[in-house]
Amino acid sequence: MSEAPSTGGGEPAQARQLRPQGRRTLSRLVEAAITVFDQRGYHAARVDDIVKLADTSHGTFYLYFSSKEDLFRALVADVTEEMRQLADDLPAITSKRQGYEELREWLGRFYDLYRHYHPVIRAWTESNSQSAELAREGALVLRRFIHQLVRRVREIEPAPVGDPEVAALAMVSMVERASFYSVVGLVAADREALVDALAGILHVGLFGGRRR
Amino acid sequence: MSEAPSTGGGEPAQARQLRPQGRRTLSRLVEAAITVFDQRGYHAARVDDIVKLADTSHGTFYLYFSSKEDLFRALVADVTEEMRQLADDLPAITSKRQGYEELREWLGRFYDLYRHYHPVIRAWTESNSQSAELAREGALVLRRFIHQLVRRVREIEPAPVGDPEVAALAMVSMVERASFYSVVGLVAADREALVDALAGILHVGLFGGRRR
Amino acid sequence: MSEAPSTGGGEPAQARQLRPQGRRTLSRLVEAAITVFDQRGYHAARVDDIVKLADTSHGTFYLYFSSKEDLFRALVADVTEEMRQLADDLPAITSKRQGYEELREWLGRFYDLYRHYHPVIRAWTESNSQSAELAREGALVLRRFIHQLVRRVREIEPAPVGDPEVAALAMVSMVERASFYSVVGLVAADREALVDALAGILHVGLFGGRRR
Amino acid sequence: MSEAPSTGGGEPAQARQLRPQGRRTLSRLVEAAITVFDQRGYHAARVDDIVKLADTSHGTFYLYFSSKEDLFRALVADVTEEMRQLADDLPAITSKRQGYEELREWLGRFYDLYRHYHPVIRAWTESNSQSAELAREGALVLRRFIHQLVRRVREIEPAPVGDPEVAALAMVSMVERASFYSVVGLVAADREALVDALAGILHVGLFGGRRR
DNA sequence: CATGAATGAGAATTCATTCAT
DNA sequence: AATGAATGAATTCTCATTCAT
Repeated sequence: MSEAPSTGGGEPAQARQLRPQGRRTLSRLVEAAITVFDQRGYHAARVDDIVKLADTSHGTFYLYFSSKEDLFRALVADVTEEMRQLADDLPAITSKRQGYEELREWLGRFYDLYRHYHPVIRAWTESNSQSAELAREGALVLRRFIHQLVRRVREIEPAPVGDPEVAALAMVSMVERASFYSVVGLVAADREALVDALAGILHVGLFGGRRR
Repeated sequence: MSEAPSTGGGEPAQARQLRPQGRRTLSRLVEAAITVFDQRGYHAARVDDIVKLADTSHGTFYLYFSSKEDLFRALVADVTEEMRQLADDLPAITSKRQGYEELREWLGRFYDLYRHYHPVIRAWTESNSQSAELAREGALVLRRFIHQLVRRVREIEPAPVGDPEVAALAMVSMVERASFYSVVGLVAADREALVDALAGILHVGLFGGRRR
Repeated sequence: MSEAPSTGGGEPAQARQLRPQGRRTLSRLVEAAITVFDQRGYHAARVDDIVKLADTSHGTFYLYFSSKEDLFRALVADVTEEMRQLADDLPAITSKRQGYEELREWLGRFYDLYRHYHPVIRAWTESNSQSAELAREGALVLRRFIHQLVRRVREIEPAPVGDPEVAALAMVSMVERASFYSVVGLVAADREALVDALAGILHVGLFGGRRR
Repeated sequence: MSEAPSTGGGEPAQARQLRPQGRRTLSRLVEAAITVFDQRGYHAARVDDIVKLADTSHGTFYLYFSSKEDLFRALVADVTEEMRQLADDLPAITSKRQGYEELREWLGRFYDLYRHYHPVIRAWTESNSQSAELAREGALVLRRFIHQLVRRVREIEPAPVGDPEVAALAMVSMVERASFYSVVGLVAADREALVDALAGILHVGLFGGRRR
C-alpha cells in the first residue's frame, strides 16, 4: 500500500509537534486503520485490531487520537482534501485524442485514490446515516465533482443534449461505483481495462457519436 | 413505504407454520428493521430499536429470528430474489420510442425497489468486508444484471462499440449509484428527473447518436 | 425406560382429579423430564425441551406443574419415597450363601432404581448447593441408608471391627458411586458384574475373611 | 483454603505473559470462582458473583478468560493435573503398619485435594451430561486411579480374591464419594475419622483379615 | 513516548412463565 | 384440556476509553 499523505492527526496530536518517532507511530496507526477498516468495516473495526496491526498499544492510540471517531474524521479529512484537489484538476475535455488522453489519465488518478482510500469511503457511507455532519461533507465532495464536470461540459461546443446537472451526476456515479466494484473485487475488471472503458464511455457520451 | 414482499422468516420462524397473528408480527418486525437500518445503519441498529418500532418485545424478536444477523440475511434473501426477478425482466431494447419507454419503465421499477430496500443494500455493502458468503451473493446479483444487459446489448444491430462486459458494468454502476444518491438525498434529483436522465443516457449510449 | 411410579404431581395438578387423558399427559411430561435431565442436567434442561419431547406445549406444562422446580420436586419426592422404601427393605445379612444372595438381589434393586432415576439424583446433587431444603432431604435419605446398614451390621456376630457408622457410610458411598459410574458409562462395568462385585465386597467386608 | 496451584489461565490470558499485578488478579479470579461454584454450583454461578468476590470488574474477567466455561475448563485442567499426580503417587501397599500409614497419608492428600476442588469436581459431574470432551477427561482420571490401584493390588502376595478391576472401581468409588459426603457436610464425619476409616477398610479389604 | 491492566456502560440473547384463544 | 404467541427480567459478553507505572 502506498504511503499515506500526511495526516493532520487527531486532537491530542494536533496540539503537539511530533518528532520523527512520533510521526512514524502516527503513520503506522493511520495505515493500520485503513487496512482494518477495509477488512472489517468501520463499525466492526476494533481499536484493538488497529493497535495490534500497528504494533503498538491502546494507550499509545489515545496519545494520537482522542477517539476512534477522531481517527476516522482525520481520515475523512484526508480523503476530502484529496478528492477536492482531484475534482479541481479535472481537465478541459476536447473531442480530440488529447482530450481523451487527459480524461483517461485523470480517471486513473481517481482510481488510484479510490484504491487507497476505499475503506474510508465505504465507512463514510456507513456513517452517513448517523452523522449529519459527515453526510454533509460527503455531499459537498460529490457536488464538487458534479460541478466541475458540468463546468467542463459547458465548455463543449456544440453543447451535448439533456440536463447537464443530472447527466454529470450519472457520470460521476458510474465512475465511482465501477471503481468500487473493481477495487473490492466484486467484478473482475482490472485497472487498465476499467479506466479505458470509463474514459471511452465518457468521451463518447460527451461528444455524441463523434468518436476520437 | 410500500408493502414489503412476504419474507420467508428467520430460522426459528421458518420451521413453524405461522398463524395470522404471527404473520402480522413478523411483517411488523421486518418493516421496522428496514426503517431502523435506514436511520442508523445495520451495525448501529439495536434490536431494541427494532422491537420498539414494531411495538413488541425482545423475546418476540427472537421467536422469529435467531439473531440480528439472521433477520438481516432474511432481508438480503428478499432483496436478492427481487433483484434477480428484476434483472430477468430487463426488456429487449429497440432504438424506437417504444424501446426507450420500456427501458424507462424498467428503470422506474429499479428505482422503486432501491427506494424500499436501500437500507438493506447499504448494510449489505457494509457487510461485504466481513461475510464472504454475503459478498458472493451480492456479486452474483451484480453479475446477473450485467449479464442480462450484455444479452440485450448483443441483440442490438449494428452492435455498439467497445467491450460489452465492461460497458454493461459501467452502466449498471451508473444506475445503481445514481439511484442511491437520489434515494438517500445526497443529491436533489427526484425520481422522474433521474429515471428520465438515466433512460436517456443509456438509450443514447446503446444506439450512439441515433436518438429516438 | 420402565414406567415411572405414579407421581403426586405439582401444585396445579394436585388440586385436580385427573382423567385418563390427563394422567397420560402428566406421565409423558415426567418421563420426558427425566430424559432431558439426563441429557442436559437440571439447570441446562429447558422447559421447551421437555414439552417437545412430551409432544405437548408450554401452556400444558404449567397446567400440571407450577414451575420447573415444582416438577423437579415432584421427581425428588418420587425418588425419596422409593429410596426410603428400598432402605427399609435392606435384608438381614447372614454369612451364609443365602445372606449373600439376598444382599445381591437388594443391590440389584438399588442399581435399577439408580438407572431410572440417576438424572434426578444427579440434579439433586447439583441443587444441594442451593436449596437447603432439598439438601436436607438428601441427607435424610443418605442417613436412612446408613442407619439401616448399621442396624444390620449390629445384628452380626461377632461384631465386625471399627466404627459401624463410618464403615456404613463408606459402604453406602461405594455402592452409590460405583452404580453411578456404571450407569452413566464412565466405566465399562455392566450391571451383573458390578452387582456381583459389590455384593462380594460387602459380604467379605462385613464378615471379615470368612467367605461364603 | 490452601493456595491454589498456579493456573495456566484461559485463552486470552494464555497468550500473554502476565506481570505480577496480572498474576494476582488471575489468581483472585480463580479462587473466587471456586468459592462461588461451591456456594451456587457451576450453572447458577454468575460471572457477576465471581468478579464481585474477586473485587474486580466484568471487563477484567474477560481479559483473563474468554467465557465462564473457559474459566471452568482451566479449573478442570488444574484438577486433572493434580489428580493425575496424586494417582501416580499412590504408594506400594504392604500389610505392615508402614503400608497402612502410607496409605492413610495418601488418603489424607486425596481428601485435602477434594476439599479444595470439590466445587469444580461437582460441576464437572454436572457438565458430564453436556460436554463429551469433559466427560472423557473425567473418565481418564478415574481410570488412572483404578489403574494405579490395580497395579498396587497386583504387587500384593498372596493376590486378593476377585476381579481386581471391579474391586478397584469399588474402592475408588468409596473413597471419592465418602470424601464428598464429608466435605460438603452431608454427613458429620470429620477428616481424621474418615481418613482413618477409609484406610482401615482398604487395608483390610486388600489383605483380608490379616490386620496390621 | 509507551504500555499493560482495568473499567463499566451498553448490547445481544435466553428462557421461565403468563396470556388469549 | 390444550396451545401458539408474547413477555421482560436476568445474564453473558464486548470494547472504547482511562489509568498507573
